[in-house]
Amino acid sequence: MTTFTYPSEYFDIEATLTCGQLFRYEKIAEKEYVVYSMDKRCRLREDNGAVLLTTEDEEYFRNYFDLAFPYDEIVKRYVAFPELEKAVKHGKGIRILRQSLYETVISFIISANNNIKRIQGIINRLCVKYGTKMDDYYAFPTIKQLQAATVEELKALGLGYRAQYIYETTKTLEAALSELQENIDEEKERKILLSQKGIGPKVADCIMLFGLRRLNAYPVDTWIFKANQTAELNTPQKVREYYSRRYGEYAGIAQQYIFHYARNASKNGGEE
DNA sequence: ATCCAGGCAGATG
DNA sequence: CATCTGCATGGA
Repeated sequence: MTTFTYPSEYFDIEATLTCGQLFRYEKIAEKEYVVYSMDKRCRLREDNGAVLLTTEDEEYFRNYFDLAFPYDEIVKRYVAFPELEKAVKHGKGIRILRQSLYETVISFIISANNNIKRIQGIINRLCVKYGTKMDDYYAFPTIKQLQAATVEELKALGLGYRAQYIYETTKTLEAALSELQENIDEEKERKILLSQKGIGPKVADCIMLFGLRRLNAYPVDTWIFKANQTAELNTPQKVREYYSRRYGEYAGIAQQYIFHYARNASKNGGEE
């Protein structure tokens, strides 16, 4: 077990964990969280301008939290957009994580037409029922473990009509994942993802952004659509097209600022 | 009670 | 190509 630190100016634990890119974390105290990824975990605590990370796999979580990525430059870039200024200042400590592709695929199939609280509950129950028991927590189920699940069992965990999607996709996903590991372009990536049951345009964008490190992807869910919608941009697809071009190479990070701000602002009724 | 949540599949213009 | 409908579940 090792502990290492990182400055908190561009690493806001709470914003990073609660902005909907991952679903396996828990708050254990003020400014203190535990994050789970595949079969690993990491404890995070913010104290006096620094984030303290404690884990048995430092290398994994340095990569996972992408600690070498220059978020100061990203913030500088996007705070210059007038419509983004408030959202960026509010969420400038958000980082986009380098998550497991497989876990991201399963998680975001479950995310469809669902809310974050319930997604977390479902994924936790999946881990407990199918995942390997570690010391005092459960790993995310491997694809083999998940392939053993029946549709009825999955429904019993609250997956609803997504049970069938998970059931079918676990059967086809290994081949798709190995294709995705190859060096292919975005269009092909997207096409492979869309061929999996339960993955449509929005979920594909999330998987590309969070699981495949396509930082230009701009997922449009109901929150983003409400935030970006205008008389001309009156469909999710038009919003996606317009803003992924407007925000460019790191549009997905801008998207996270907007998403987090929209959700947070509606919770607290406006400021900060 | 109706609406909504990080939408998708399938059917129909 | 675009648009429409039905859909599991639980909290507000």
